[in-house]
Amino acid sequence: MSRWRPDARERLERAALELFAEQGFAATTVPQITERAGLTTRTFFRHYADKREVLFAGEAELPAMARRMIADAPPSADPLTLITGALRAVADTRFEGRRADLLRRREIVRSDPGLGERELRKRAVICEAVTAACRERGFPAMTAALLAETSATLLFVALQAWLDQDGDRPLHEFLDEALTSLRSTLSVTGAVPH
Amino acid sequence: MSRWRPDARERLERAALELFAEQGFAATTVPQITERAGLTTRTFFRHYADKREVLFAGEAELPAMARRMIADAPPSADPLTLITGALRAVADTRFEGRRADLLRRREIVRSDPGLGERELRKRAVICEAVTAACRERGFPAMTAALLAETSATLLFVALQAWLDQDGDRPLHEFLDEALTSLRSTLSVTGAVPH
DNA sequence: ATCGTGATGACACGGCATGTCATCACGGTA
DNA sequence: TACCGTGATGACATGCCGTGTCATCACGAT
Repeated sequence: MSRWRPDARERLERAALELFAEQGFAATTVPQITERAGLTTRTFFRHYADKREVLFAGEAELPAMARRMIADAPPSADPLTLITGALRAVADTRFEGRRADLLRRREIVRSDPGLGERELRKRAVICEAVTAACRERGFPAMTAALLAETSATLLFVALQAWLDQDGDRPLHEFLDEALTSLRSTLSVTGAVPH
Repeated sequence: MSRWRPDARERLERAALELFAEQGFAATTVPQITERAGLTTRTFFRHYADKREVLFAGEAELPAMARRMIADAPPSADPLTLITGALRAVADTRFEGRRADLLRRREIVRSDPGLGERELRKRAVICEAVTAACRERGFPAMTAALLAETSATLLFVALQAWLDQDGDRPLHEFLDEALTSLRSTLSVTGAVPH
């Protein structure tokens, strides 16, 4: 029998999510979490930089994943096909089929401003990775930044509509709809300034 | 002579900005700020919800301003002219001529992750206001959201380039450049999925 | 059997943020 | 002049947040 049960991190995460569900994120304190997990407060902060990070575990891999996805695309791909392909892949592999979980998570994140800010940083970090990857493909700096930010916008807007829907349409349909809408909005002729 | 000098809020802000510049945001404590301002710690938190808010004073008016700008546009304006006009107005009235100040502020915000997150929330709050205003103009929900997010993207990307430039080109030139770049990127024909 | 490594406990500490009540200036009113 | 309501501030207490530091113990390698 070992001095410590070997799953400290898992116990902390489980205890934290239980308490967040029972009494809300803000009302939950780290001492409460560690008491339920059978650990000390100090140990919590060895595994998570702060209370919010429990809900963002495993996020660190996302920038690298985004980079790889951009870098591995065929060299002939123009910017537009690049982002449509990447967004489609992300939608199918990371979101489709998890709607119920994502709805629950969105509810918790919305309940606390601090969590909302953390979620925004996640988006910003991924955007920076995509921007860097696009520049490595040879895109001009501004094009790369616009491409990354616009991809995030399309995914974000489509995701909200997908979560809010009554029916059961797949996420990629909302993505196509968003892209079509944005393209037509920006394609109005004769409206260029000057 | 009154018991309290009447400019508590201004003294707090001045003391805070001085200390942030002298020793950095993270290294500055609220007690230090209030001591320099000649007030108590408790009084600081009566004026600012937390230490970061000193750098975001006056932000509360931005959503209403954005709403007004959208609502006051001529009813005939299509989405594209709407955002180009609004962005041009924002660029000229709130940014042009303040490049040095904005560079200093960006430096402070970049020095601390917490400040970066707060800045992202500012952008999100304005986006929500613009989305709501666009919906009140009768735009479909998804179009409104895309329009707001894309406007923020254009302004954000142009702003960074404007701040980073060596020369002295006006911000609206970077805005035009960003819009042109985005439109051409999204206008590639034959790249529509399916 | 010994030692290094790594995770955890235990303790201390300062800053953060809030609740509560007393205090004082100011303006209005009689 | 006297009184009173209002609002800002001071003073005090409290609990959580997050980090530094050192001791302790299990485990694996040698």
